[in-house]
This record gives sequence, structure tokens and C-alpha cells, in this order.
Amino acid sequence: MATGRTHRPATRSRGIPEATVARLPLYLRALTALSERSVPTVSSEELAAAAGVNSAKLRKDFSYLGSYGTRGVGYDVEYLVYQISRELGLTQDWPVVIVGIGNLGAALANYGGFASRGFRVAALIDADPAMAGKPVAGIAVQHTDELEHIIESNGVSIGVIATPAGAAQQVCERLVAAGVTSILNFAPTVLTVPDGVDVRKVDLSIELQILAFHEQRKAGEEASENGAPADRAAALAAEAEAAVTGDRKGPDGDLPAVMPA
Amino acid sequence: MATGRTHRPATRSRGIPEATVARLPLYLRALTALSERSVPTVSSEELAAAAGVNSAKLRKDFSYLGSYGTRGVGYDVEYLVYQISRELGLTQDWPVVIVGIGNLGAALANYGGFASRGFRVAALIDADPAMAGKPVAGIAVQHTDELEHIIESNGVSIGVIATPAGAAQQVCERLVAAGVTSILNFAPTVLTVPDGVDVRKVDLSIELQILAFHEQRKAGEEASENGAPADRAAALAAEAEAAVTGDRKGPDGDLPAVMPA
DNA sequence: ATTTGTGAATCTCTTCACAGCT
DNA sequence: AGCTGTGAAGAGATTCACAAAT
Repeated sequence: MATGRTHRPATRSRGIPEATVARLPLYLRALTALSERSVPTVSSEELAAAAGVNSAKLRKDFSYLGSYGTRGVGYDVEYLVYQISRELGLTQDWPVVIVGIGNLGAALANYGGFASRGFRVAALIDADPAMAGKPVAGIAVQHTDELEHIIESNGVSIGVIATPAGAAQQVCERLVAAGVTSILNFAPTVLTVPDGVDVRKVDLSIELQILAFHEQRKAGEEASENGAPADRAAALAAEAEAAVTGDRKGPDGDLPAVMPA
Repeated sequence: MATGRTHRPATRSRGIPEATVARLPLYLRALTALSERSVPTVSSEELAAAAGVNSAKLRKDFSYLGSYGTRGVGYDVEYLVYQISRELGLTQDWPVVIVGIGNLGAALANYGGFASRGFRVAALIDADPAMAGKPVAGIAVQHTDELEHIIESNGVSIGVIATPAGAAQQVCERLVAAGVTSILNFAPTVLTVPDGVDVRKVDLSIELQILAFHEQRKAGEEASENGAPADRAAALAAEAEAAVTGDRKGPDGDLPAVMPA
């Protein structure tokens, strides 16, 4: 899901699969909940259920970190919380800057899970001079002019881009030039970055479109499985049916003028 | 990344790989940009560059949709926009409800890319009675009591959950009971849903933690490649080094008391 | 009696490389 | 001459199933 380079360019070192890394935060969250309830140990089966994955996968994932379980017993919750935190690099506090303090940027700044667990909002940056000095989530917004200074003096290596799409690439370049090497991009654009910089992308409309695809598929199946689609499904049926049954080869007749922009 | 069932339970039908589906929105966005600049055709190489993927992958992806290109020439932009839109189910308008109109919910409601391209915000729902009637993004917020009524009368099948984590599962169940079959979850919780319901998850802190992992890895490599880590890298080096070199088998000495909650 | 840790089998996704079409 | 479409190879991720450990 990272849009940037494939990563893992230099030393291959001890390679934890990317898919596993992506699940560690999930396990960590489930474990933290158990820890708060003072549960001492947990089996792979239980923890897997809490994290929404299957237990074989969870055990394989943990096997990449080492042998932290006890056969016949399970995993020590506290110990595992520590090991995963350490593996993820959360035993230190990462200063983060958020660029673009619109609706979304403000929402991110206010997001609680941010401040806790390893991350600290070091600065909020916006291009609008009218925003400068305004407090958002208890932090005064600073102007984009300060960007390089902020990054360098705070040793920021993680940046969050919540600007409009048009500004994202430029902001990205300034962040990278100033020393940021990991970017979380909320702007609906593909960012181009040099090697060694990681980009992850969060994109609302992409997620919705993926859901729409499956939703359409469901409507299509419903229609072709039993002949009696209900409610709105009726309206979708014709359209969806066409999509499902349409031949795959070449222009199939009804090319409409243009799509909605 | 869908947290729900693995999907594709019943009719296997014409199976477009999930990884391909996840990239179609990316292609669509790049194509739309080309379309706006009135570019008539595009090669797999060019389009792949614009979408940030490699061209073989793009061609393979398109091959699942059908043979929509012309050898020696490339793809017709308008035609491809239409085909992908249709495949994704965007030739119809999906009514969407957003539940939880806090900072994030408001940001989502205001998000422009929402209204355009296939989705329409049918309602904003919040549990706070004080919010009821307040306009957000030009739409009056409605109280949670209305949830079932809104879903049913608007034929909503896609719901967005932007509530606090504690409320998410309950909201999810009400949405599903009322007829929603696709959920985009912004709350940091694993949602449990019945078969046939799709869940996709957007989780800020997971994304940040994945970045932190790679960031830490970079610091470790830097430290072990050349012996002279600079700036903050120096501070991280000892910690990261320990993580990289620590043996994988069993308790490695210094188990600290507990992690930061 | 349980539950982990992991080879081996399987499935999915990506990349290669080139035949086939325009 | 140029570019698509795709079999085949390769890489990665998931699941199975069971030996090893407590």
C-alpha cells in the first residue's frame, strides 16, 4: 500500500515481511486492551480473534519476531506488548508535523491516538497566513515559511500531508529536502519521492470506490442467483447485470459520451 | 485490507483480483486528469508512471477488464475512463451516510472528492442531540435515533463510521441491521460483521506505526553502515541497534517494567 | 492436555519476456 | 516500429498440519 519505492534497498538484514509489519499495530492494539484489563496471558487463538485474523497467521507473524510464547500456555501479554512496541520503534517518541490545517488536518491534530503511543505532534503548518498563530488542538499553527526551520530544529523525520492535492507534491519536496524520510499522504495525489523515502497513502475516495465495486458485485450476484431482487437492488440490477455479463473483448456497443467529472 | 470476510463467497464469477481492484481507482484518477487535458490516448508506460506503478502490472490489470487497448498505439483515454468507472460501479450514484460528526466526520463531509465521482452524502448522523439540525457541509446533522429510517428510506448501502472507538461496533450493527452492506471504518477498532458485509478500515495510527517501523530500520542501517550517525540519528542509534542486533530467541535480558499506555 | 513454532503445500500477486497485432 | 496482451517464471503471503515443548 506504500506508494513510494518498494523499500528495503540497502541491507536486507533480518527481514520481517511487509504484510507482517502491517499487522503488528493491530496485534499491539488488541494486546494493549488486554493489558488494561490485566489479562496476564493470551493464546494465539484468542488474540487472533481479537485482532480479526486467523491464528496460524498470527503465530507465523510472531515467529518472525522470535519465540516469545510458551507452548501449552500462550503469550505473556506485557512482554509481547513490549516486544512489538520495540519492533515498531514505539519505545521512542517520534515528532510529527502536519501540513495543511484544514478540516482534515485539524481532525488529525485532535486525534487522540496520535499523541499517545509513540507520536508527538511537533508542529502544525499551513500556507494560509490568516491561520498563523491560531491554536488548533492546543498548538499554534505556523506558516509554511517556517517549514524547513521546524523540521530541522525538531529533528522531524515523519510528515503528514493534509493539503489540497495541488499543493501536495511541492510540500512533499520541501519536507524531504528538509530531512523528512517518511510521509503519510492524505492528499489524493501520487507523490514522487527519492529513493529511501517512504510514502504511505490514505485515500478516502479510493476506499469508497473499492467498496462500491464489491457492492455492485453483490447486487449483480443477487440478481442472477434468485430472480427477485428487492428494493433498490432492482434499480441496480439492470446496470450491474450488464457489467457482469458484458463481453470482455472490445467495444461493446453502448459507449456513452463521457463520464461524470 | 478489508477486515471483514474474505469476500467472494458465492459465485466466483469473473474474478478480478483484489489487488487489481484496489488499483483501478488510481488508474481512474490518472485517466481523469488526462481526460481533462484532452489527451486522446495514452500508453501503458505513460499511464503507469502517472499512477505510480509499473507498466507490466498495469497491462495485466487491464487485461482482467478486457482488451481495451490498441497495439502500437495505447489506450483511448475516454473509453478507458468509462470502462473502469463502470467496473467500479461508479456509473451510478451511491448514497452514503456518515456516522459521527466530530472533527473527522466533518472533514469527511466537506471532502470534495466525495460528492463528485459516484458518491453522494445522503445524511450526517451524530449521537449528540446538540448537533441535531446543525448544518455541516450544507447538510443538517440528524440524530442517531433516525439512523434506521434514513438508511431504509434512502436505500443506503454504504456507511462511513467516524465515531469514537467505543461506539463503532454498536453503530456498525445498527447500520448492518438496517441494510448497509459496505462499511468504511475510521474508528480504531476491529469491527465484527456478518458474512456478506464488507469492511474497509482507515487507521491513522496504524499507518504511522508502519512508517515508524521503517524509519527505525533506516536509522539502524545508517548506524551500522557508516560508523558516524548524524543529528538525532545518534540518539536513536543505540536503541535501534539493540533492536536490530538483539537475538531472536527468548527473553533478552533487559525486560523493562511496562510500556507507555 | 494444550498450545506454540514451523516446514511444506497452496494460493495470490508481480515481473519477465516475447508473440501477436496495428 | 511500437505497444499491447499474456503465458510462464518468480516472489510473497497464507494456510495446513504436526512435531516439539511445557
